[in-house]
Amino acid sequence: MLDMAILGLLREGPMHGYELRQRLVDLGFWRISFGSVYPALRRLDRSGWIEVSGGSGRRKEYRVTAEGKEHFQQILEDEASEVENTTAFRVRLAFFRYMEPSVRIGFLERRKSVLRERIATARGSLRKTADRVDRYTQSLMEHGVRVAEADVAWLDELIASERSDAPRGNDETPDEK
Amino acid sequence: MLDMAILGLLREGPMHGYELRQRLVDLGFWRISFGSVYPALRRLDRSGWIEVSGGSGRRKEYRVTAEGKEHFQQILEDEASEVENTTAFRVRLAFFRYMEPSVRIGFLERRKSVLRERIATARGSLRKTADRVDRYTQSLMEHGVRVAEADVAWLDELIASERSDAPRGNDETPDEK
DNA sequence: CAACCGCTATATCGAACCGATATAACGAAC
DNA sequence: GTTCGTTATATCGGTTCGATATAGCGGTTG
Repeated sequence: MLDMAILGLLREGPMHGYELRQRLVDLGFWRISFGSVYPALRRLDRSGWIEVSGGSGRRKEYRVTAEGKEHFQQILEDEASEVENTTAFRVRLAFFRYMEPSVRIGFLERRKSVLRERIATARGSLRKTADRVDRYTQSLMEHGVRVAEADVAWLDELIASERSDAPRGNDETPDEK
Repeated sequence: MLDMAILGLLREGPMHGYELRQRLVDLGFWRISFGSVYPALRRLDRSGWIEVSGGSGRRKEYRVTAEGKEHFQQILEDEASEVENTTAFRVRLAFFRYMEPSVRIGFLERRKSVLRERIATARGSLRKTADRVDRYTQSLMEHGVRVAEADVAWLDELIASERSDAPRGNDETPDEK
């Protein structure tokens, strides 16, 4: 999750921890803390996925290695990985440009079906508990359903524009290695 | 956060851990795990805010104590507490019935101003990075702004209905201590 | 009826993450 | 020239997550 976000940002060029965290916050994913960033950088280094330059002291530069790029691609495109977690999905979407169109559509569709299920469940739970629950909780659940529906509509737009870009599966990437 | 949610649910009657977690999931706050629930119950017990009946083995019943109710009220109404965290705000809203109307409006207004700020920031960041950022990230940010605006509109509804219930500030609670 | 399956229920473990805090060097203002 | 805000790295305790273990209970099916 954090690992993916960091590796993805470092793919665009080397950065130091503070800057990395700032970019993470700016993208509006979640309000990540230094207590997560620095341990994450250390463990990415231990795993050999990033390299550090500019020894102990101030301003260390982190740069992704070849193995790091490979690992990033793996965790990014892993179909089994969570599409249920909103944050995880959004991070993935921010790195969609590194996926092939067909893989992109797969993620969008899976996310859509998760949201559909969630809407159905929420609707059912609303009908069941309509009288037992106070108006605030009810309003909260109704609003939740509306937002989820807006999410689905947005996903539909993304899927549509994805399909219109590459009508026939993946003939967008003819010269793959 | 979890503590507040648990105490709030236990206010409605004694429950065991599994049921508690199920209610938490049903309310759609977040997909809470047992690895959070049971440690939370133990620490609430250690603090004297809940009581356990039905010794070691299966099916323990938890019940909130008098001090627990008092503590719940304190953390629920604490104005300094986070209105920035979406989950925390939603949990609080689910227990709005335990707040006085004026306190409720305060929370709604603070939440609204947080969202307004966030919208302004996101808009600024959209303008600044419109060309540097790919279309997925851009769509993500735009969608985020739309959702936040829908949230603000929803908060406005809640505030309006709150004020129409108690038109003149806080003359609903004339016999305050 | 016993063997099996799925659900209820409690519990723990390691890893990840958060929020607060410490530290320090830098640049700008006053 | 000292005070202040920003950049920057780092750690600490506590909370939460996800996975997993364990076991009793109720139903069903061969």
